[in-house]
Amino acid sequence: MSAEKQKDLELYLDELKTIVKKRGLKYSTQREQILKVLFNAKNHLTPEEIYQEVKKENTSIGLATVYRTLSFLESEDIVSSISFGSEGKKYELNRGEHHDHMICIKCGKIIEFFNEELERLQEEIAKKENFKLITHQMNMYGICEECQKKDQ
Amino acid sequence: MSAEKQKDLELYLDELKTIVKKRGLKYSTQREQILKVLFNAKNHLTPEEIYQEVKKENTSIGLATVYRTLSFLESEDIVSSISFGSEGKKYELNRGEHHDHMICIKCGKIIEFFNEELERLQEEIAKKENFKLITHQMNMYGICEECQKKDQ
DNA sequence: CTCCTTGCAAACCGTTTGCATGCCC
DNA sequence: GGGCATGCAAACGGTTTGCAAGGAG
Repeated sequence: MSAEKQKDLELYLDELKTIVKKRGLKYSTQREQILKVLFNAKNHLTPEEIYQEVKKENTSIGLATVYRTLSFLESEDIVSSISFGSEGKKYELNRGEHHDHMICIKCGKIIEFFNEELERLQEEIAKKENFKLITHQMNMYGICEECQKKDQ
Repeated sequence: MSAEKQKDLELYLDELKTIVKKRGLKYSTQREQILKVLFNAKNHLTPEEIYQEVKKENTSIGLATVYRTLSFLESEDIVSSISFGSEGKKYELNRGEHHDHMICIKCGKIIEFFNEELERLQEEIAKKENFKLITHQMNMYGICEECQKKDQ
């Protein structure tokens, strides 16, 4: 792990410590481990996947703890979730800028993207309806480049 | 019910008959009743709500039938579903143009909107990633005009 | 020492499935 | 009459909850 990445992780852990203290709650190994897993994740993870990952170094963790921690982290805006139809939710660590997702319906791959104009357009649409926009979720479903090639 | 509305419903029922025939399936009272409920709905309905509604004139319908019918109608592109976080899915009849949704997190109201530029922008974003766009779902969460007034 | 957090198991809830029966064509 | 559709109940999968035990402050 690079020194740079290490430092980022520290920042997240510090943020967690601060928030936990501010809320009069406690800093636990489990919360730290779950946050670490999310930090190291290359893609979006389901609660079950996070559970399995944490289990590698803490065999006694319970699935319920993962769910409880994810709800907490999401309410504190440390992580975000995207939900796919009935296939449940996936979580990711909030790193800076908001972004949206393209989801490949063949292989399940998730491509993240950020588009300035899209953000602006939403504000504009909301304003038209006097709707106070808080957050949004834009999911584009289709077939990714690789899967298109495979099909041919 | 106005004559005009009546005529529209007939068109939907005819469409259902045609599709059902084309697939070698059967036209049943239940399918017709579920489609009618969706046609008459003022807002998006959950499977449970549809079930309760149909039950008013057909007490023996089963929830499973509603689910099976909704899957079928959705696969045939007669209805669409939107999914909200963990709160499940809601269904609506496809009437012409595609549209997106603003969802009030206070009262649950759903405001539909269609924005030409948004559609175009998506195509553009997908093209950049060589992603073959099939469908999308854009949900904007916030507070509707009425709920904003209430809060003051 | 206190209260929050945890692990476990049971409960929950929306959705799906197997099966015998019913109904459309 | 044959095969799809239905109703019912059971199964399912993800998520939540009650509770007693454990751990942080």
